[in-house]
Amino acid sequence: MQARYLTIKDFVTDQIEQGIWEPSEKIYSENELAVKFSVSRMTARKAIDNLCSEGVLVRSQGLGTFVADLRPMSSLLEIRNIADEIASRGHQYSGQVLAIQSVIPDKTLARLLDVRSDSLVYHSCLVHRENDIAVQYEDRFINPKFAPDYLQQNFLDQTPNAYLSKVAPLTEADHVVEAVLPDGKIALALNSTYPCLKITRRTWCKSGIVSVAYLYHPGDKYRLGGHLTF
Amino acid sequence: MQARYLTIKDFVTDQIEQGIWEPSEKIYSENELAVKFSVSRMTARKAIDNLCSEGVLVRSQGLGTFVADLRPMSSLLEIRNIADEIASRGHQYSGQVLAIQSVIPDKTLARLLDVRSDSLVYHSCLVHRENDIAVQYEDRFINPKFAPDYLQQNFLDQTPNAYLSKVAPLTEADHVVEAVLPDGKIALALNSTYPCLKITRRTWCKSGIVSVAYLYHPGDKYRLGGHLTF
DNA sequence: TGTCTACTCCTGTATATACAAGTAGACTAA
DNA sequence: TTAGTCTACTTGTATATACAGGAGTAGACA
Repeated sequence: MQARYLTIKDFVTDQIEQGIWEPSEKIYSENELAVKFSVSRMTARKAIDNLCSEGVLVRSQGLGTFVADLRPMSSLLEIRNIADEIASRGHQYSGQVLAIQSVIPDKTLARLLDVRSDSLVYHSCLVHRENDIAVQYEDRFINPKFAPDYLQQNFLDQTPNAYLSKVAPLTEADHVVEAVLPDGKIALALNSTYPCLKITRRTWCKSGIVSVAYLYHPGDKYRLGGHLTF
Repeated sequence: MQARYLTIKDFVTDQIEQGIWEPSEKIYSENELAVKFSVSRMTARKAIDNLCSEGVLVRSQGLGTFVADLRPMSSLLEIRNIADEIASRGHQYSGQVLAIQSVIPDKTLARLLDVRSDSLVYHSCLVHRENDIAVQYEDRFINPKFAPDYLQQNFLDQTPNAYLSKVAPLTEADHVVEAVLPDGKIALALNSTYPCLKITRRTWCKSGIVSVAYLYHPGDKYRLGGHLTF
């Protein structure tokens, strides 16, 4: 038997996930919820308290309780699998592989990956979608030394990120965040010409640099966030 | 007058910050806290509830409440004074004050700053330049409670950031990073229509939210970077 | 027409109380 | 000695109640 406040919590999150209650929309008042579920106001309030501290709802004294204005947000402080991230928001993930091949790196890339500029590196190019809306264009280059079977992977079942963290657990990463206009190829894949957050991320395993990824997120559909305490 | 559960919350966080209660250590039970502060158990519990959802404490039914085992978070986005940052690159910093005034916040801003929507808040608007090239447009709103003399400052000598860290030392911050197209006013001030990194940053001092800043960096002249180890 | 007041609805805080349920230790009976 | 039980203490859930305080609105009043 589930706690009653959890039942109410489930109800509210369902309403939001099904789009019945939209961002910024006012939801039932504490008293209305209490009557609807035949519980005391304090129990209904507890459900709302929970969702507030999770950032799903926001409350305003005198006004009511509202669905938080969430756009997808991911943390700069952690490297997450985008499929998991989307799933954790209760949304549907889908991926599309645009290319997977060996390429000869240009000088800049060779330097970033710390390989000779006449060697081959693996390259994959994917689009990641959340509820069928493109939220990331991923251009990734791999040092074959650390993931020799990279080209044989099926990246619809497992994102490159997830695969790499298995075969070459990451020990270090750096990244640069910029705002750019997507070029033709990227704008087409993302179906948007809105400015993009471009994240250039290098990841290390114990023995060296594993991959360089260029991640493009449409600025109107994706945000990065973080919280710091001092 | 502060809410009683906040007093208890402060007490607990103080104990932890001063190292009197160490990670994994058991703290007072709800009933002990209630007696100690002459409140009901539910009020003491509320303070603990809060700290649990913030990840400061963990509870275990039948056992008690314990200080969470906090792992230090790598500070990717450290809050730096832009003037110092530019100086540290050996470049010349210059600032320009576009506006400094009291304004009535709209609802969104009032909510972000946690003030009433009919109260006045301070507003400053500056452009920061590196070698005479605009690299940041800063729109900042202040809760007057924490910096009553804000409007009297000369922000050419001392950036808002530097002033605030003196009068209301920051204890916490959050931020959201997006890519946007600068609107007319901002494009004019930055002398660029290139996509911008927009950072929305809220900063806390011990007693509440001090400021909300909207920082716009031209994407072709400014980048954010960071390095993480795992 | 504009302003102030009173009222209503909402969230915020606080209390006293009750019982459920997990944990550990002490105590008891085989 | 050991297995089981009992008890004390803890957190978890739930309720009824009370009053404080913010926000918006309708109506009285100048």
